Amino acid sequence: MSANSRLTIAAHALAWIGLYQRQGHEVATSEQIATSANTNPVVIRRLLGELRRAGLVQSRRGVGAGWSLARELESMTLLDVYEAVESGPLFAMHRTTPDQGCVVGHGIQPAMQGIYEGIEETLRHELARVTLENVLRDVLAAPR
Amino acid sequence: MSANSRLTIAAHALAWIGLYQRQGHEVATSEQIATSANTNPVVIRRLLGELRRAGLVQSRRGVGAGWSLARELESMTLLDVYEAVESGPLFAMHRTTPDQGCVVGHGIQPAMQGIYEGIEETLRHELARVTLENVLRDVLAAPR
DNA sequence: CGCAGTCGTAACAGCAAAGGTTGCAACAGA
DNA sequence: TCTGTTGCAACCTTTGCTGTTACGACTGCG
Repeated sequence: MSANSRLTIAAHALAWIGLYQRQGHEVATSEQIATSANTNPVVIRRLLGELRRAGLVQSRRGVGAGWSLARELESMTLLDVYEAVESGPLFAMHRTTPDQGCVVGHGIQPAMQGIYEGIEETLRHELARVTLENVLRDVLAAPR
Repeated sequence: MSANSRLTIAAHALAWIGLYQRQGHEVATSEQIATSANTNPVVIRRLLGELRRAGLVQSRRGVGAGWSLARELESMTLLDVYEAVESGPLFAMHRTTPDQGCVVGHGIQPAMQGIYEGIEETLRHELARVTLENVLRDVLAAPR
């Protein structure tokens, strides 16, 4: 499906900021998060920018700048993160319009549309069941 | 997410073959299906080849060649089709290993792995609820 | 006021996957 | 033998993700 890692990295960043704040720090830098996720700070800033637009994090500029949570981890779900960083449907329709003169070509898109909507609704429901607090707890529960 | 249309096109092809056979024809050609789906016959042959490997369709070669269903549409689900034409997980992990010296970097992958597995199981369950017979019925039910 | 550290963002390259296209060998029925 | 179709390789284009560099904007501090 050519899956991407945006949801994973975003969850990683949020868990990292949340834990860091619980350790008494005010803000986390994209540099620190990028080191933990083993990627480039710009990648982190881009993703966190999308999370900020969704109201999940805040950023400060200038010296001592960085990122902080805009809400508690308990109140954020993977659905919030998913909707912030992923766009578009899970399954795509035909790239070109099917033959409308054919019974199947005519009816296939509404049929699949209805089916896909139900499936995506279920997916959203599942994502909404997991909070970032759950994620952080699972992270800390990993055997070392 | 950069969704693709493979599941849609595969369902289209199966519905087309199923309907065509009910109209009394033995086999359908990739040319006919491609016309209905408004794409290239090779694209259809590639997809149907994967469905054949999964035991959903058969092909005949030579003159009068073409494709036919290997089972009834009632016995095929979207999960069968999905597993035949899609590979890999819905959500990807980090492209590079996160910093194992960091608590979050160390625990994030097992944590997300567990969460993603549950979600994908739910997705498979949803896909398994829809048969290709359901799809064809929905297709034929579309207002013209 | 200027310095320093960090964000914000544009620009570009590399890579992978999907989809489209062409070409041709293999096959099998007439 | 001829013909229509599959099987499949090869190649191209497009798209999206990821990584990287570069640099302006911002702001606390000395």
